[in-house]
Amino acid sequence: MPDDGAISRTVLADQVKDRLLEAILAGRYPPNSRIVETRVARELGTSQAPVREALRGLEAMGLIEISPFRGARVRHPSTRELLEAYVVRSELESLGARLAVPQLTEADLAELVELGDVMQRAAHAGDRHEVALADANFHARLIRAAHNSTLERVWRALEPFSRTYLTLVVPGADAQWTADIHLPILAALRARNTEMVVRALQHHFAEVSARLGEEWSESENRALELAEPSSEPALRTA
Amino acid sequence: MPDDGAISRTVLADQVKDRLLEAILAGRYPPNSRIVETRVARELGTSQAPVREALRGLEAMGLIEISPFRGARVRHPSTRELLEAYVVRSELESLGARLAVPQLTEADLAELVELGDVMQRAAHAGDRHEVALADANFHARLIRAAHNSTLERVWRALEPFSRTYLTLVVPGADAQWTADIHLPILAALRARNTEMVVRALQHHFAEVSARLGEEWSESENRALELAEPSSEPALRTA
DNA sequence: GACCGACCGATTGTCGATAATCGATTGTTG
DNA sequence: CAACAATCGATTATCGACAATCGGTCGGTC
Repeated sequence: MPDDGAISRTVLADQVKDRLLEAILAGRYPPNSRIVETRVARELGTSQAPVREALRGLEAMGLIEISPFRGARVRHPSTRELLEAYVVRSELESLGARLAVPQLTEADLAELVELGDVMQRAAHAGDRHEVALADANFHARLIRAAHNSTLERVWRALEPFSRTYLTLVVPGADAQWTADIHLPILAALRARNTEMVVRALQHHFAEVSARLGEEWSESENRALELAEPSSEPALRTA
Repeated sequence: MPDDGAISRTVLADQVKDRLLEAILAGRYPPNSRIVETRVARELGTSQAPVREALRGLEAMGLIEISPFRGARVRHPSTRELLEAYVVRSELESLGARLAVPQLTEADLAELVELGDVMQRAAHAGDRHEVALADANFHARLIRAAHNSTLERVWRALEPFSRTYLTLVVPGADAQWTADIHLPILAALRARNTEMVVRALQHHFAEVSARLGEEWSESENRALELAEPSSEPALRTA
């Protein structure tokens, strides 16, 4: 399912979910801030129901936390929790690689290489957003090549969590650095050497985790005070 | 969280979810059957809204499949998909063991041993349901001992899926056999030997997968025709 | 007689309104 | 003045009604 987002986009709740996801990712809802169903509904011109449903979806991704009768808050995961998440992701993607590499088609490989190139071009252009996008697509593509729907489902539920906050917490992360740490993975993929791919992936995650660990002390201090989104709407009506 | 279900059970949607979960697990909604929101709502004397929400939760667990405007169906995972799920579970639990064993407290160990004993006693008594329950608790306890909230979240989302259909597909699985395959894991845990635990776990999952594979041909045939739940309600009103 | 398109019943998706619950504030009491 | 209880505004959870959409059926056309 290569992003079947184009077809059947008639479900309001999904659109709301995408909007909110994008808003959280863009930092319009800062960590720890509340998301009020009725307010979002007003801003988007819909009823409460789709917003509610969207929020449940975001909760399942771990992006927000919902307590009964008390509403939803954007989660502010500690660095520790992010590192924990990375351990799990690393394990899942290693498994993905072990399953995928032996049955990797030429088309799979070509797409992965292309995504690597996209990342490099975007890095040279300094487009950090594009790099992050290609990064996510690269890993998603690798997981999909494993042809294990359960793995895919679990991974999809986990990925936005780490991605979102990684870009939030490590904004200084150099685009070129991000692109470059994928080169060893690509080389191993080209060689169709399963164990080498796994090692490259684990090294990749170790690198990112290390970079994350460095920011620990600094990131724990800032970004804790901003709570309420300002009076101006965080979502545009279209 | 040893089942904090006692407190704050005032959310109707959660109660509905539990009911439906239990009903699916008990086979009252056979694989592939539809679950109609309005009908469930009538049967439970609630509105559509809580039922809707409950269904979304079940979808996240992979127990049902929801397509827009077409409603929810109980999933009928193929044996292949179950095996896929087991590969992922095996990997997650191995990771859990690697994280848990080095920091295992005496209390953790005692609880795990106790659950193993419960399983044995239930097996001797021939209480298959109790065995399945202790089985689930055992694995959950091990995962919790890893103290990785992300791992726990991901695992929780995955476990009902495999458990449910395992008991459906392999009803002939001997209770004693189920209990016994946990003994090597317990022995390794007692020895606090991480790698031994991991190997025992992987062996455990390999065993179960093998048993599952045997049933392949037979299980593919039966259990495909029953679709609609009969006219008598699958859920009681209290 | 086979294919195609317009209706139809059933069911989901969305809405607006109401009841239930929470957190904070205010007033009361010792 | 501190501790506590009643009250109030804000927000969520639930309800009942309605509109949108699906799958199938029926009739028409070639």
